[in-house]
Amino acid sequence: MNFSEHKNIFLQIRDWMVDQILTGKLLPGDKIPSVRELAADIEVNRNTVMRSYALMEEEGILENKRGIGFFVSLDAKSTLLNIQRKEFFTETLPPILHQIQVLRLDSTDLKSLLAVIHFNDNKHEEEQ
Amino acid sequence: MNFSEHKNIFLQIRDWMVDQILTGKLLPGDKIPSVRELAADIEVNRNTVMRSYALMEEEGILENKRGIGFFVSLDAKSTLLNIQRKEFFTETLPPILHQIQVLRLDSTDLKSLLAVIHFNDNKHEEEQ
DNA sequence: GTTAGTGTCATAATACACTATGACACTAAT
DNA sequence: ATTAGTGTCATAGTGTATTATGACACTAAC
Repeated sequence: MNFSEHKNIFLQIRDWMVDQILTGKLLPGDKIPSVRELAADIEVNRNTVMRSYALMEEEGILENKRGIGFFVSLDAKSTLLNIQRKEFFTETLPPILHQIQVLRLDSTDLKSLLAVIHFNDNKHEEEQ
Repeated sequence: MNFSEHKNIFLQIRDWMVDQILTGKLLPGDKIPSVRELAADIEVNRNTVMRSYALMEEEGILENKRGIGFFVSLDAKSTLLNIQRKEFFTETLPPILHQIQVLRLDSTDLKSLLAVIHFNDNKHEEEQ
């Protein structure tokens, strides 16, 4: 894992795990790496991983079976969609809008962004 | 100023100052608040403001006259446009694209975003 | 029951951002 | 020259994320 200097490690671990769940690489009910195992893998302290897992348990996206390990909770995906969407609209998007305005970025600059949005539009049409 | 928990204060001070310059609230050549004055205003230590000013001086957006104070450098705006645009495309945008993809956000969800982009499109047309 | 694998808790050490404060050099105004 | 306002540097203290380690309770497998 590549850690950014500017964000706490235990939060970056959560972000990474959340992404694994939302992209379907981790499925509801799956056992996730043990605290010690993940800590060794990404070369971080046990306590740091523990803090991350405890946070996700509090958020209801992980469940803990004593003596066995942590598992992705059954409703993790819908719970996460709610949490992440809310955070996106209240925390992430506003400063981005402001940046785009200040930097005067137009359709040409942001064609990759527009492409992703319209790709999602089509996906939703297909699902109907 | 409202400080976020998750980002260093001296960086947030820079962000705020950068925004003042890019939005034209601070003009090239303007004297900015003294280290002590700003520190008192936003209730932060002198050294923290100093660190922020020193960073911006290094970036070439502030200039220092000994015994007098800090001033917005004459080419601050174009320098900043380069720095901030580059950072936006390399650091900010990629994770946003990924989030939009994962959260399946479409044109309806992001109509405010599209509005800002198209507003900039029109601005550019008018300038020709 | 022994062993190996889980999570959990407690303690101490390190690193760094931020604070608090004092002292000094420079500049402008009187 | 004195004063007040600048930036600058040094020192020490605080809070917190992270590390390093050890010890303990629980579970599964043998």
